[in-house]
Amino acid sequence: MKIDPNSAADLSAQIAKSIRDAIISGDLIVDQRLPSEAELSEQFDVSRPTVREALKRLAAQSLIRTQRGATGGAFVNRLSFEEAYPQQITTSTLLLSMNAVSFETACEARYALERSCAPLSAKRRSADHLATMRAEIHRQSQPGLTDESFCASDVSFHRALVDCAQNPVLSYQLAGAVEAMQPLMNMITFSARDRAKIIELHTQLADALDAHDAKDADAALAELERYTTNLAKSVMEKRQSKL
Amino acid sequence: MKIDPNSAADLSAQIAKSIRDAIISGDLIVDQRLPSEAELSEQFDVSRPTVREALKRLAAQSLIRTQRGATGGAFVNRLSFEEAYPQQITTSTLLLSMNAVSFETACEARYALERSCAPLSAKRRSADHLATMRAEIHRQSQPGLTDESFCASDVSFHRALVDCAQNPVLSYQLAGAVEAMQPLMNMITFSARDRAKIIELHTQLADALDAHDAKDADAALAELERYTTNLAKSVMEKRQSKL
DNA sequence: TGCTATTTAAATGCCAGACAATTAGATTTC
DNA sequence: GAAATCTAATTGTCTGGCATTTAAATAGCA
Repeated sequence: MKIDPNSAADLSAQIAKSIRDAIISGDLIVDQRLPSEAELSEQFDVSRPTVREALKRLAAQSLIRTQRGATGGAFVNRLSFEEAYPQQITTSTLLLSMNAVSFETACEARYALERSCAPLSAKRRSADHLATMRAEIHRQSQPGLTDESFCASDVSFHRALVDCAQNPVLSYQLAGAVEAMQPLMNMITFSARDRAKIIELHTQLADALDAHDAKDADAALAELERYTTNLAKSVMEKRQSKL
Repeated sequence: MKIDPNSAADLSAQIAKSIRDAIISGDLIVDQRLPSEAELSEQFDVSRPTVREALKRLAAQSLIRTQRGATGGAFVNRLSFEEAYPQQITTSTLLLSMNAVSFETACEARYALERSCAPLSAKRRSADHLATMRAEIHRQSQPGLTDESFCASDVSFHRALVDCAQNPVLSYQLAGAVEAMQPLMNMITFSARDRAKIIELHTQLADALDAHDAKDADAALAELERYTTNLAKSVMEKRQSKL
């Protein structure tokens, strides 16, 4: 293999790209062992530390895993949904916090996405998922719950709603949108009245899924979006007037 | 800072995590300069190559960027949507190809998500986006177009549809779902009749957005999903019978 | 003084060589 | 034949060094 020494990019970045492309194109298949670091450094005509930097880049993206020992080495990793979740959530969270995305925009995206899987969730909800949702509703109604715990439970509730659709691709894509909202939601103070209203809508939603009623589920989500957006707006206004 | 030398994880992974956490928590803010590699290796009590491996991991996630020279170093990177897109797409593509996700499941997710932004797209579509969509429709009707080019144009068309919603969070989340479908779509052969039908539905969709008609746009997408799913099913069956 | 060229220092990029730790398999021993 | 030991391969880490890049400090000059 050849690497362009005149390229602007680091050698380790070029090597990582070369291997990454081989994985994406299927030249390297899952569980296949890469050449050893020593062999790679010969093939690419670079030193071992440079090869190692490249491999660490790939490891950071969960594209490879490494094992020590006699039969060890770097292996193409089967990227699982479980592994991809946290990365997706981290990236989504940072995107929101670093780019001054308004609460409204994030909320709009989140509810648009959630409403997209509501019909599927209504059709396929299992007793298990419903139980999770009911349990979260119950937790949310506990007195003395901190705002943070309330938000965390809210996230769990909505993730259960998404998982109801029994579509791993949907669950993956939505994990970011739902979880990344949590830091934004944490900026809101929920009065007892707010909580009661939210719990009421959550109950309506769970009931709708229970009854396989997609239309009612959608209505509950729409109302939840409206309520949450207004709540955030009033909080922002109060904060403005205080300045 | 301290690193647990007895941990199962690599030192470079631990150091990367430590810095990553500092970025996520806000201890390190955008554009802030990290200590130099020499300083970091002192702080963490490891060698410079180990620090470098950690930094490369972070660079692979676009969390930092590095500059050479006198005032150079590693800086916390503002994660932009533009940077996050390709990573999201790569991950989504690999998830589909490595996990034997059925065409049906992926297609269901894709259209559920697209339909979620159809109402917003109908409301906010700009002349620019509409022009892009019309141009792609025109390209799709060119005779002699390869199946691959047809699929590529299809992806561009659908991305324009998503971008219509003018919500960067939605665009980001859906980029993965839409683009990752392309390799799966490429396995299908589109007859002239298939293409005509798809182009008809694309036109119906563009017309609906033009008229701010969310209901009609949704109908077109629903029909497109039905048609695509059936098409894939018949292709799979033919392939089965050939064996 | 003010501009230009040069030097300098700090930082990352890269390399060579070595040793430690881990692990599977081969070998030896009982 | 089973258990213990040895061996070889591989990754993990360290030391020390040189090359390259870049901005700022310095020197030279008009």
